[in-house]
Amino acid sequence: MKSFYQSVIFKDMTEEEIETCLTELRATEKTYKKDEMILMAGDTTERFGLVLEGSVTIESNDIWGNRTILSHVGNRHFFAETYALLEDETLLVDVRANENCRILFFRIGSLKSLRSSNELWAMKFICNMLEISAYKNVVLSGRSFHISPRTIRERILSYLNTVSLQKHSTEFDIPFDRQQLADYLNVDRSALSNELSKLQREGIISCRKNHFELLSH
Amino acid sequence: MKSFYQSVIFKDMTEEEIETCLTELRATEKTYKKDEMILMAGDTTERFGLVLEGSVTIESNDIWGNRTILSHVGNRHFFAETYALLEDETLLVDVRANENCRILFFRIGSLKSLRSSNELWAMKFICNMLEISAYKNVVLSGRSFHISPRTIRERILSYLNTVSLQKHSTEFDIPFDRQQLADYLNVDRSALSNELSKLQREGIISCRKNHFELLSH
DNA sequence: CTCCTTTTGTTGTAATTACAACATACTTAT
DNA sequence: ATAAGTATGTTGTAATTACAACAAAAGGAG
Repeated sequence: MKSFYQSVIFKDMTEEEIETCLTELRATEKTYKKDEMILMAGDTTERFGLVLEGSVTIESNDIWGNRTILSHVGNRHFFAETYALLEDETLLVDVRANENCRILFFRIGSLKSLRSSNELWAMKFICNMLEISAYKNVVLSGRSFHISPRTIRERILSYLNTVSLQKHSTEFDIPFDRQQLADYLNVDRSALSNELSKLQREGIISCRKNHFELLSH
Repeated sequence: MKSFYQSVIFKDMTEEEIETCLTELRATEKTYKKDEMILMAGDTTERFGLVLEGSVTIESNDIWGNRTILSHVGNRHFFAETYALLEDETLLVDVRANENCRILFFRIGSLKSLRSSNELWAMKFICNMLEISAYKNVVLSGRSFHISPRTIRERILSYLNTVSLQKHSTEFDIPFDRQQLADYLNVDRSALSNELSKLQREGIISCRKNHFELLSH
């Protein structure tokens, strides 16, 4: 049993089911040298990649030459699965080899072929994809919601309110230090600290390090 | 055949398959009076709703009393499907009846039950959910990417660059007027107009109403 | 064409933020 | 316990933005 069988994308699938899956989706391995382009913005793709060795970066390069690194994808993690599911969606990012790497590609090519299959491996695989996609959705919409307000104060309160809902308590720890919270909310760290101080002085919250309490008074 | 059979969630399913689906997911109808709460932030849910009549609003209410209306869900559209798929995820928003309405609820209660089914209706239904979820993902990550930069200029350029990729051209129309673009990028309309003027004066772009051209040098 | 409405562009000002530089508190290793 | 390193808080300034008020342009109805 190969190590990538443990990827969440194969969760609760037997070895046999995984192997059927690999065959049916015509999984093929490919190697890339450091800095080589794997997928290019502007293209579409019917394949998604699972990293077997090394790592890749997801980056955005605009026509004026600005580069932004959006994320890293390491061992047993995958990329471009959303675009493979939606064959016609244009990739908006480049995928590039961050070091020499080995990638396993799966052809999904929209769901047309799979949707008429009534085999168990297919059902499990799609369910796994759906769970991954749904979870990504929660993360993305959460962040989108928290960086929508225009002031630092509103972003903080929006974020703290949702954590409070998740923890079912007005007192809780957050999983970020100041710098990480600032990055998450897309604001300057010192401005964040400053606003947290103000919120405390005004009696709206109370916090110490990553422990927070909401005071609705 | 009832009109809600045409919802995208039942795409390419026969009437018979849809009816099996309704039975298996124990679909039940419920009516709500205007302003009545349908789902509450902080709860979890194993059901998602399809609007049969009237409309609902998705809103956020924090403990300090601030209300934000996030979206409207009208006829044949649905809500909370992501939370129903991920049973344990806490709802971060309230769902409230915007007017008297009729809702059809489907019990998904995570994918556990469905993942071991090998019937065609289930496969089609899950594929539809996956497609919807994947598409939502593209929309959300696009927006998240465009509002991440801190200056209006960078947001504009980020947005225009992706549209250019999608249209495979440096000249294109955008589907927004100024106010809508400002809302999408989370900036003030007049500040947006102003920045567009500057970008034109500097020869970086050229635009007239919703027609844009990117000038790479 | 003319009046009216809507959209878009412009400008000045107040508010907010980023940024830099520094002070303080907290950790960790020795 | 001390020293070095890291995280957090504070402050002042320059840059950016929101906001309001208005001007100009575009579109529609009669």
